[in-house]
Amino acid sequence: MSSKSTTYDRIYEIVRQIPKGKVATYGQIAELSNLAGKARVVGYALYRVDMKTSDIPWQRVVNAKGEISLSPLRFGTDYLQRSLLESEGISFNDASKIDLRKYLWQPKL
DNA sequence: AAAGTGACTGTTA
DNA sequence: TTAACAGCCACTT
Repeated sequence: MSSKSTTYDRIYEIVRQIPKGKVATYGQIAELSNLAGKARVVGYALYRVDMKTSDIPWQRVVNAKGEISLSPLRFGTDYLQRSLLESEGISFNDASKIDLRKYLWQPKL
């Protein structure tokens, strides 16, 4: 089954590059995927990922505020994402936010 | 083919 | 400081 490289594939490639113990924002992923300003597309791409079986570290992508963003439909999985991140060494503050100054992924050029 | 949907973000008040 | 609004595009139906 041949499949062309789609926008989503490119997004997934980037997400796979996020190292353990770091997080990236949707906007950041968008930029690295040549989709600057289209963070929503990134969110949609990750929404399509099967959290149970995919090898994509989807849990390392958070919103610009350093918080976990999930659809109301996925309500409850936020706990899973947080759990996964904490097991990677990332901590949350009292407001359930991540300190991006400390954990934000800074890809090298 | 057109309209709807969506894990977002930056600006404005 | 937080809250609300509009803009952005790819994918699905």
